[in-house]
Amino acid sequence: MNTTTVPRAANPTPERLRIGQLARAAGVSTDTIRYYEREGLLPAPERTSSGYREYGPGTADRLAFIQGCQRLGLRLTDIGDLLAIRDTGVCPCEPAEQHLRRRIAEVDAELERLTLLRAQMSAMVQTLPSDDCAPPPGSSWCPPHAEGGD
Amino acid sequence: MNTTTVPRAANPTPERLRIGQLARAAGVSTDTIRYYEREGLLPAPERTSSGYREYGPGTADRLAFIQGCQRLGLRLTDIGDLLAIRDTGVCPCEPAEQHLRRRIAEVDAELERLTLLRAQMSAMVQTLPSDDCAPPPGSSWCPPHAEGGD
DNA sequence: ATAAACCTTGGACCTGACTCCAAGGTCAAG
DNA sequence: CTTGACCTTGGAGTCAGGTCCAAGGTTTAT
Repeated sequence: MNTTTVPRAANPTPERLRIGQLARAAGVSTDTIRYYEREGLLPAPERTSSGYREYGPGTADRLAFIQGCQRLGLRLTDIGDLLAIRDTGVCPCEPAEQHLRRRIAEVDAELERLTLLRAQMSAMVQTLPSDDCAPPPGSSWCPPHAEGGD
Repeated sequence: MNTTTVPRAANPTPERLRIGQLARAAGVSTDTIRYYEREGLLPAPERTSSGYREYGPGTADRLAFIQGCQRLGLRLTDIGDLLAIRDTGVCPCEPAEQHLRRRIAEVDAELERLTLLRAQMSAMVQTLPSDDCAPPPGSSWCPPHAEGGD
């Protein structure tokens, strides 16, 4: 049974998706897709005569790209930059590399911070369960002192 | 009415701070202090006859405690729990330890995630600056594939 | 006396990335 | 024809942790 009515054309390009199908394919919500469109991360797709969005097969790829960048910790605005570059066909390496290097530096800083934090917390959790824990009134028991510099 | 002014002379408890002084002492904004009060992290302080907030010396300590907890990555609601416990004089070690252990687990997870991420980004940034960078149309160049499981 | 600095309140606004909703239009099936 | 799934829009709400503001009252210094 060939499908009776694909609205307009038969199917020269069978992979025209509606928003819900795209959403399922990409693992995001339709709201998210419309949100990305509003934010400029997805171009406004073609519409059927009744106004439904129709996406080409490349869109799932684009969404996967967005999700990949998100996994790298990039914000949507940065991802938008990258997408714009990708769209214009300009060599994306330079800007991408800059984004990436900046982000690596951020990750390094965060790693350092968290490592220190973990050490402090470990120390705290070891000093905590003394049998008599008398909270000295008016003084902080737990938090680390920021005296030495932070 | 004693000599028309300056209540700060002849004070039994000299360390009654107004909100601005407390803010400066603690390194936060007056808005933040009022916000903490609204959120229940700081008790409503006494007021002067004209309505100004007057804080005792322990309040700076309390703010330092909050900041310490924040540095540990606790959210204000959790900090509020801890403060409530501290205020009631109940031994805070058990709940604090739970908070802390939970948070340590989170930090560990985040460390692992970031470490992996950093490796991926490093790899990416090394493969990027090939002299010919031709972005294959319709395919993602940069982001890591999520195929195998994530 | 007057200016500067401080305080009060309530409420609006900010970032980031969505999520939810209502009211209504469209489409394929039974 | 009716049901139900799907789609449209605009707008509001969410979470966290605040920040900013205006209009007005209070203190302190000169």
